[in-house]
Amino acid sequence: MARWEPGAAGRLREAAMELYAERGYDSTTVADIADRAGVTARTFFRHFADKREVLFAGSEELLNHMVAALTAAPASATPMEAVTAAVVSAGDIFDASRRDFSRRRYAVIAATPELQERELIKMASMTAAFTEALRNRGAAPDVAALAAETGIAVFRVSFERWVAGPADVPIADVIRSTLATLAGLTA
Amino acid sequence: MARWEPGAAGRLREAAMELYAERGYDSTTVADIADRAGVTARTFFRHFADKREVLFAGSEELLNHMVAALTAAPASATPMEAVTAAVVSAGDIFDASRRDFSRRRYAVIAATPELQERELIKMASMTAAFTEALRNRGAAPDVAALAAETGIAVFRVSFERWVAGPADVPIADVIRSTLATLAGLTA
DNA sequence: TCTCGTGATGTCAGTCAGTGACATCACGAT
DNA sequence: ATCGTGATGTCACTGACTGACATCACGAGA
Repeated sequence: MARWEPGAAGRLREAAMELYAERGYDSTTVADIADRAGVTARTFFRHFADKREVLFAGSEELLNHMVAALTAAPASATPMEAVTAAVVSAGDIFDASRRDFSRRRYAVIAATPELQERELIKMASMTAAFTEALRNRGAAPDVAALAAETGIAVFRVSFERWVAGPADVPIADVIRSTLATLAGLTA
Repeated sequence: MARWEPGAAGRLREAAMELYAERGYDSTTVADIADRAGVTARTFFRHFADKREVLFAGSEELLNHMVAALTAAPASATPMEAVTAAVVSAGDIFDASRRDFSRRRYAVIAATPELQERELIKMASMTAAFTEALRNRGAAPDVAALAAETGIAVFRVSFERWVAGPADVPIADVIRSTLATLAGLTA
């Protein structure tokens, strides 16, 4: 028998989501989360930098995936087309099976200013990554920044619509719809 | 003789700025700040919600001022014109005499992720306030959100240019220049 | 099979942010 | 002269987070 069960990080993520949803972020201690996951609080901090980060562990994977899609766009694509490809590729990660988890996670964040702060800085780092990737493709600095900013805004709005809307609509469709609305606004 | 000198909040703000700049945010304790201001740590938390908020005490004043300018714009002004008036009015607050303080404050925030998070949520609340004010003027919801987002983006970029640029340029001029650049981009 | 290094964890002591309850005291009003 | 009030101090406490060190299952190699 193993001294400790494998997958501590995953269990901690699950436990944190459950407890944050059950009693709220403020009323949950790291010790509570660690107990439910069957480890000590010290182990929690070996896997996650702080009490907020446990809800954002997947964000780097999302960022890498989207930046890869942006980089993989054909050289002939305009900055906004490349950004569109990147944002639409989020659908590879946020598929139907993850929608319920995303809903619960979104509700917890929406209820907690501290978590909103962390969410905002993650979005900002995505914007920065998009900007850099676009500049590496040869886009003008100002254009790159503006396209990146717009792309992340579209992602954010689309994500909110996706978790609030019907269950059978893929997020990629929502994103394309949001982009169409944007095009109408600026026309 | 008074038991305590007046202006504790102001002294705490000053002390915090100095210490954050001298040794960095992480290496400064609330007790350090309170000591330099001649009060106890408990008093610090009576004036500011947490260790970050002491650097953002003026942000509500700025928000109120800009929203007032937005609301005061003539009814005939388009959403983007109203937002422009709001953002330009920031020049009433960030005049030449405050530029040096703004520079130091900006440098501290740029060096501290925790403070960047707080900055981002302040910007988000400004965006929300702009959006609401525009909708109250009768703007379509989507248009209001987009104009607000754009206005705050312009403010952010302009503020960075202002603190990095020559000392004798009013921020209102920088803002107008940024808006002109934006108009060129979308043309 | 024995030994040994390694990685993930536990244990413990400590610092510091933040809060609640209660005491203090200068000052202005009555 | 007294009293209420507001800003502060004091104290005890919870909880986030860290550093140092101990433990122990497991796999590689002798």
